[in-house]
Amino acid sequence: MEPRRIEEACSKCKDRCCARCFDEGEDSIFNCLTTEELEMLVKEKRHVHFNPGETILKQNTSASHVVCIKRGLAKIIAEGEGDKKLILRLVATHSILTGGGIFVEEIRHFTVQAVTEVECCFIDSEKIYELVSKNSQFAFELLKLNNRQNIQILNNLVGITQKYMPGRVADLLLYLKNEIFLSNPFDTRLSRQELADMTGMTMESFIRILKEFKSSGIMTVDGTNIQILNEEALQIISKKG
Amino acid sequence: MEPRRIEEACSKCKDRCCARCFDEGEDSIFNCLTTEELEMLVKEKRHVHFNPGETILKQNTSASHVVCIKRGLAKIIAEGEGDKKLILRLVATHSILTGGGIFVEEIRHFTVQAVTEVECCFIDSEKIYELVSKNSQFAFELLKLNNRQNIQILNNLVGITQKYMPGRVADLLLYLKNEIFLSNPFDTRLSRQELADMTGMTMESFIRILKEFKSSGIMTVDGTNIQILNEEALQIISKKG
DNA sequence: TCAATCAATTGATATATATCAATAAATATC
DNA sequence: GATATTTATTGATATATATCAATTGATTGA
Repeated sequence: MEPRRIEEACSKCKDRCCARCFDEGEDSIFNCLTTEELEMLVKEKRHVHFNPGETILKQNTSASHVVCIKRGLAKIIAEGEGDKKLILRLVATHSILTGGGIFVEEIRHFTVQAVTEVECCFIDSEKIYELVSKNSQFAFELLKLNNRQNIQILNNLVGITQKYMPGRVADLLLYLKNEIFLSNPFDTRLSRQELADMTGMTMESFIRILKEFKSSGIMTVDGTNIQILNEEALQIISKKG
Repeated sequence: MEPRRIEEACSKCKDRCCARCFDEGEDSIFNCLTTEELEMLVKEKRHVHFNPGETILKQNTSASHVVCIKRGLAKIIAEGEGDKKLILRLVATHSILTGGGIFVEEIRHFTVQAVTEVECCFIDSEKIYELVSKNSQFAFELLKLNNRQNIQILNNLVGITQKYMPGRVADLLLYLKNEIFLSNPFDTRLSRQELADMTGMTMESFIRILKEFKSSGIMTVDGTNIQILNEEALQIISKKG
């Protein structure tokens, strides 16, 4: 079920902030849209605020909307049998979530949950379909986005199946630093359990690897705050598996 | 490196067999093309024959072509560090391989290798780009295809990370029967090593699970020939993990 | 401020799976 | 048809990782 608040009017956006927002992101897939197309896209969208921990999209519900993250950090979770879960990746400001199931089946194949406070916009999937048929460049951009996600999941799959725990933790740390937070002491805001869920291992096992890394002087940890001291070491550990 | 034979003229196709072939597959992404578009697509394509074991596409080469399998069976391999490999899925007659990296980076992210004799066609990626911009329905179909692959890899990832070996073998057997061979006693033509590589486990471990399944009367194995006797049991094993 | 709750850490142990080595079966080679 | 070579199978063992239980530390709430 979609969160109820989706139906609230988008009061905050009367100033067209979203149009600008969508326009801004350097590599946004919306860059190629004409002003009219952008207007059309943005017209009936809903602006929604989520608190940390709240579910933004739920796996197995219908993929009727596309979500754009305006501000904040969210995690993408694949829920398995039982309460097993795997965090696929994080999404930060200016990310677009097509839902992994839009265009096909119309069913979401993962859950998205807020890590920090999240401001985002819900756009009707129909609008996306419309843009695909009107603007071939947009279709192209969407294909690119799709492909990138594909490759990311693929790399994840290969990593998790072929590497030992230290290699997987190294990959995670490099990912967090270089692809999500883009700074060196960075605050993940993620619990150990959540970090473990990104590597497909137990919290206890994850903590043990972290401990090893700390005592080898590769990194520093203070709560959810992480600083990487020796990135080359992590690269090597990642390679070796 | 692309196989040399790519450059051979497409002598076998003077009768437009491929146009028909592309047209035939019930859910082919080429169904939506006009006759002219199909002609354009097919005009300079290369028809290539591969023997079992030959490499059709190689990971990390440039994704300059899209491949359509006309006849035969091939395996898609993600190559990791060392000589570790993971077989992602099989592709049979009428499959289209966009390469996981077309539209982005232009680098192939997996290797494709012939299992049986394979007849296929190489089409210049440029033609695909051209069609995307000309025919929005085609773009749509491509997005669908992409999404389906995405979901498949995702399910794979979740299965391999969250299930024990019996569950993974059960999944593999169900996949082979219901999605690839579509018949019950079926001949995989795959070695034990290859089957194991589809589940991310060792050949020895795979054989042991197979033995269990045989002695529980769930299935019958003779060489590469498999017959499933109790599909419900496999479903249950798959669910339980 | 003190319990009370929850997250993080550590230790001891169990177990799923990999590894190594040996044999058997199948396939290829001459 | 007999030998060589690969592939499949089985067994014994090692090890990576999970599980369970206990402890510590941090946060919350009255």
